[in-house]
Amino acid sequence: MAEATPQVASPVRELRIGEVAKRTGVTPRTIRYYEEIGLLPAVAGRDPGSHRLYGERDVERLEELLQLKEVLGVTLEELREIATAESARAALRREWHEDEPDAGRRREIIDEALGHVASQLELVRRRKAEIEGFEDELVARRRLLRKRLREIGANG
Amino acid sequence: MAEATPQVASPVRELRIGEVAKRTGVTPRTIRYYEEIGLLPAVAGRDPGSHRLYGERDVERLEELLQLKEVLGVTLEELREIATAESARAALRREWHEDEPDAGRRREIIDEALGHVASQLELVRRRKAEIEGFEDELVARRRLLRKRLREIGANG
DNA sequence: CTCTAAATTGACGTGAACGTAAGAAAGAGT
DNA sequence: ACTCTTTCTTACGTTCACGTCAATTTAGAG
Repeated sequence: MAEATPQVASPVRELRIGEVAKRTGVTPRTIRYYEEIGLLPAVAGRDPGSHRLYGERDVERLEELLQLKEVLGVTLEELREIATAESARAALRREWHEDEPDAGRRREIIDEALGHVASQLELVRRRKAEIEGFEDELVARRRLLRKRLREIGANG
Repeated sequence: MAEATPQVASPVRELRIGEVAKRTGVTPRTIRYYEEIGLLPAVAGRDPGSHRLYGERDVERLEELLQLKEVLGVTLEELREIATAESARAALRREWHEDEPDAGRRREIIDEALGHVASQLELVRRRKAEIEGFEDELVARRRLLRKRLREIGANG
């Protein structure tokens, strides 16, 4: 029961851009570019010229985005729209639950994460359905070809 | 049993590039570009300057390629490699079956198409597996989040 | 305080996949 | 033979998603 570090929700920003880049398998340039186009939020409270500092949360978020990009094959613009939509939904729900005393602070965070996962699952499953559609087409085509082959084999 | 048009395997080339473009949902430029990079074979026996003429087979082939591109999210270079590999396999099998009398002419064609379908199915299913991997990750993550939520709900 | 590795901004470069403009030529219809 | 639409070739332009200098600055180690 010794869990009393005086951090309520400290971001623990300790990673620099090179370290984040290594962990996610991209280059620093890519991270700056993503920030530039608004896909990643600009590191808050940072004087121009000083180093960007990130936390584990930021790394996880970037990994999510990279995986969505690869799996869905979407452009960075579409990815930005997805991210924006997620934020908007999160904000709305936060407002909705505003009146709670505070007992559910962690609850809100988990709830938000659940929302992210849900919307991502929807996208992934939509993509999967598309692929399965094409797969079915191919299987049907194969069936037709095999039928023709049997017919030829019968009278040829 | 009146099936005696004097065409053994006539290509029936009758469509011009604009028509092919409309049917496949791309622009003429795209079709020429695909030919330029060797993704589509150059229309055979055509004097420079004269119009390109295509048949239904060509349209179907282009549709296949476009669908593969979209579903797999591959580059045109990779797509070209896939097409090349298919042709190579087809050529090999043709050589292998060379000694047949000729009774299996249509058989060979169907056989070749079956080969194409098989290799495409493999690619599509590989991609599907990747997506399902990510889907599983998301589902696992959701399960974990829900567990945490229940734990909080119990003592909070 | 110095040294140095890593980061910052700014700018230009790059490859993929086409778009677009221009002038000439082809080919279907009359 | 003539018109009118469509295509042809050539060539330069464009967008996306970063890569690559270059000239500073920053910030952690000694």
